[in-house]
Amino acid sequence: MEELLKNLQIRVNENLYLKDPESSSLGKKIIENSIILIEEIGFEGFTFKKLGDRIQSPEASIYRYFENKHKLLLYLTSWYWSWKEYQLVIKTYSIPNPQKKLDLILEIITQSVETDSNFSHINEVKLNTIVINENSKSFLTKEVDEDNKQGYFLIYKRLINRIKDIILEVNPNYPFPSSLASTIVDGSLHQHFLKKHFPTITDCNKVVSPTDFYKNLVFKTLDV
Amino acid sequence: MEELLKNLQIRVNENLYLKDPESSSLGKKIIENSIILIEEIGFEGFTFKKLGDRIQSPEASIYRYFENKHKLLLYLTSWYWSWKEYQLVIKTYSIPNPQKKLDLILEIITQSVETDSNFSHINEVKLNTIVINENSKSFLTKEVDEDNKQGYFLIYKRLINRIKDIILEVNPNYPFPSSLASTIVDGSLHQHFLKKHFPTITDCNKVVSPTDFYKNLVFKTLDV
DNA sequence: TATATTTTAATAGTAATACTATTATTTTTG
DNA sequence: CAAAAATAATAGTATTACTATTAAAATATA
Repeated sequence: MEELLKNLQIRVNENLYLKDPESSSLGKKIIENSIILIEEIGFEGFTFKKLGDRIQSPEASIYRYFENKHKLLLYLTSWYWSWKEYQLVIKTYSIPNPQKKLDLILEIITQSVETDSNFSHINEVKLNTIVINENSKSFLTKEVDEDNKQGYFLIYKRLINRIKDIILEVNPNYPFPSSLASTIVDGSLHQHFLKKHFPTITDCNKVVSPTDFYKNLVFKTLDV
Repeated sequence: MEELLKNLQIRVNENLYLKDPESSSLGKKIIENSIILIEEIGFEGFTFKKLGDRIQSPEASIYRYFENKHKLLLYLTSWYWSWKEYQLVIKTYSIPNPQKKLDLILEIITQSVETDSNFSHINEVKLNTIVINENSKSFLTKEVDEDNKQGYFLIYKRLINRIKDIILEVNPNYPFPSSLASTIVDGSLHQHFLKKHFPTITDCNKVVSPTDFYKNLVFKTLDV
C-alpha cells in the first residue's frame, strides 16, 4: 500500500502552472523549498524573491513556473487533497461495511500527518501544517468564482463528494450529507489550528484528538 | 430591545487602534468606508491608498488611526463579534429553558444578517459578508500568538465560551462542548461561503439554511 | 558533427504597496 | 488672543510583485 503510493505521481490541474514543476530539477526545488519556506514564515511573508534566495535562483525563474504565489498555493493544496483522496480510495476500497468505511475515512481526513513518507521532494508533515494554516486562503478571495470555473478546486470538491456518498450509505435518510462532509474536512483543520493557538475554545489537546470529536459528532448525527 | 442596541456603543480592544475612530468624524468615515470598500474589492485588494481616495484624505491620515490594514480587520471583526455577543446575551437572558436558549443562540449565530440596523455608520449586512469572507484571515497569520497575547481575540473567545456553557446546560455529559461551540461559529460562516461559491459541496441553498443544518447537528449530537 | 531551434535562466528594469518623517494647518486651552 | 496641543497633508523610501529583454544551455536536425 505504501509502496503503491510511492510509485504514483500526483497530478494537479495543468493550468495551475506555466511549466510543470515535476519536469525539471529547478521545478522540484521550487516545490520542495516553497513548502519549507511557507511553513516557516507563513504565506503572507512568503515571496518569490525569498524563495529565489533560498534556492539560489532569481525570482524571475520562479515566475516561469508559477504566475504568482496564489497559484503556487493552489498547486500545493491541490496536491495535498489529491494525496488524501488516493489514501481514502485505496484504504477503503476493500471495506464493504459502510460504517467501518466512514470510521476509517474520519481517521484519514481528521488525523494530522505525523510522518513524512520520504518518497519525494515533498515533506507531507510540513505540507499538512500549511494546509491547516493556509487552505482557506486558497478560496477566500475575490477571484474564487473564476478560479472555480477554471477547475482549480475540482479535487477538493471530489474528495468531499466521496465522503458525502459514504455518509449516505451509512444513513440514506440523513438530509445534510454534503454539508456534513464539508464540515468534517474544513472543521477538522480548524480544530487542529485551535488546539495549537486557541486551546481555550476547543476540547482537543494531547489526549483528545479532532478525530475523537468528529467520530462522536458524525455517528451521533447519523443515528448509528 | 432594538432600542437598547441603538444606544450602547460597542467597545473593542484599545490596542487595536492608535486613535479611537469613534472619536472623530474622519475616524467614523474610515470605519464606514472601509466596510464598504473591503466588501466590494476584498481584503487583499484593499489598501489605505484606495480608502484615502474614497474618503478624500491622504493615506497617511488613516495610518494615524490604524497601524496597518490587519489591525483594521481585527477592529472590524471584533466589532462584529461584540455585536453578536450583545444580541446573544440580551435575547437569551429571560429564557430559562436551556434547550430553547440554545435553539435561539443557533439562530443568532448561524443566520446571515439581512437588514442594516441603520443606527450608525456601520452597515451590518456588509460587515457580515466581510466576516464570512475574511474572519479566518484575522487569525491565520504568523503573528496569531502575539495578537492573542495582546487580547485581540478575547471577545471572539468569550462568545464561544458562552455558547459552550449553554451546550453544557443542555447536556452536562457531552464531552466536547468547546469544540462544538467553535464548530458552530466558524462552520456556519463556511456554509454561508459554500452556499454562495461552491453549491455542490453543501446542502444549503434558497430553501435549506445553515441554521437548519446546525440545529439538526447540534441537537442530534447532544441527544435531545 | 555542425548548425539551427527550442528551452531555460539571468539581468535589469517598472508600477504599486506599505509605511514613515517632516511640515503645515486647525483646534483647544489658559 | 497667544501658546500649546492635536490633527492632517506633503513628500518621501524600501519592498513587493511582476515583466521585457537578453544570454546561455540543451536538444533536434541536416
